[in-house]
Amino acid sequence: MKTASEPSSPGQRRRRRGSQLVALDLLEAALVEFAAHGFEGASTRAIAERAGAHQPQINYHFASKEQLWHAAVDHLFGLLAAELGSGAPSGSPGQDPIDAFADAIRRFVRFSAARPELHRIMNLESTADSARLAWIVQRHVQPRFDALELAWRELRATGQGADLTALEVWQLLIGFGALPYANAPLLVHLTPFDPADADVVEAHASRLVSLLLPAPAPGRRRRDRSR
Amino acid sequence: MKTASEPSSPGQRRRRRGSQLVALDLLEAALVEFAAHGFEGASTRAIAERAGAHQPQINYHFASKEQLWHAAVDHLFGLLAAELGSGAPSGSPGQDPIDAFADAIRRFVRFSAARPELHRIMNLESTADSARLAWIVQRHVQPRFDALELAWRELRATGQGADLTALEVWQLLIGFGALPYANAPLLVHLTPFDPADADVVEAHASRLVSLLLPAPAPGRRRRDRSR
DNA sequence: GTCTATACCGAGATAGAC
DNA sequence: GTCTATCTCGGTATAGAC
Repeated sequence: MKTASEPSSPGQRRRRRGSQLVALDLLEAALVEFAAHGFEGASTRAIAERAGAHQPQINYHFASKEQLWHAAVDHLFGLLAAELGSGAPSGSPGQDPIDAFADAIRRFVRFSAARPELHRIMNLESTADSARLAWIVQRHVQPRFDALELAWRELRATGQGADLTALEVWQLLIGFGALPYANAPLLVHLTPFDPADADVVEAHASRLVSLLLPAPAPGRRRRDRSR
Repeated sequence: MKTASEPSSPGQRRRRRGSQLVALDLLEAALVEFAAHGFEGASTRAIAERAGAHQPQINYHFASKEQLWHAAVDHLFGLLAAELGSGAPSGSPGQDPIDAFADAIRRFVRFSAARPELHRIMNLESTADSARLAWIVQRHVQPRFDALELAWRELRATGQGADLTALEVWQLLIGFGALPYANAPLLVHLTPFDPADADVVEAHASRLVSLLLPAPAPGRRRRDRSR
């Protein structure tokens, strides 16, 4: 029924490139599709087409859809680590701890805006327990949470930071700092919100900073951080 | 290959009941499955089995998977309206506006904990624009957002409430108040958090109230609300 | 490594006996 | 209204030429 005369097909926008480049294009395409439609909802055909490749190339470069998902998630958390560093929000030596924390918050918000796929995938996978959720928590989320808990405890020990538990800080970072970008298609319907506007993102990040690190009452501040 | 001797099957736990009851059971089952796996990821077979029905009954009681989804979402937002009222957070006559708002926040958090499906579905559908997203926004989300915006503006006009925009309040309600329950399977991995514990929910709701409605500085308060 | 063709399976929907 | 059987389609994965 399908004739060879149809010139559209995946091959349309395909081009030769190195094998590693194809794999990378597939990873990026997979992130977008998995983030938009979930693991089951995303089709390997759509991923391949978005990458300008053919569907069987997925099984060549990766063994299966499942392994493609693992590789894509590793890639994405690698980008986050490149932005934040792999551990706690520790700034350059000599930097005020509050400033370092505020910087980390801003970098996190910027990353969430630039790569909404991360929190989309996390939300998608967190709706039900599964082997994929257990994998992603153990491999990527738990270490980050532990680092945040440690950093927050140290910050609070100096008497600074809002009166919140580390879990609450985590929830604010994700829920207030990242969720708006994960759910950008909804917000665009609701408001004139433009998640691609850098000024909007910076203002939003500042709001989150002021929620988590309110300016201490004059006299209680340990060190001037606004100079 | 499949013999009639296998006694498992969907028919196993099935029981006779009124036609409307079957439809309701299908709705509730659909909510759980759609919330856990998304629209594409959920299968009508799994929904039917969870409801103790057979898969073709879905097409009998509802015309299609898509219409089942619409009916299930309508049902869910109906439960929310039953909890919150259909409009702005307006309390009983004579009640202090701040108290009414705080009550509404607490009811919203409780509902989100009891029915995490609502925000799971919203997160799932908000990852990409679609006809389903447009439908749910126009029909259910926009009216709620407008009501919140109005109520918040009125509250702020009295000089009360945190220095936040209505959009930021919305984001805190969803991101901080509701997301932890939508993502409960993740949090259970991360922490001893128990979303089914009523005390945990109440404490969490109080935290959100204090974020949005901080106790005014003595002297600025318009009316005593803690008596 | 890349392509076409296809095997195989599970999905939603339908037919028709009861 | 409910059930079994089945149609059709789209999904992942694989075979094998190039």
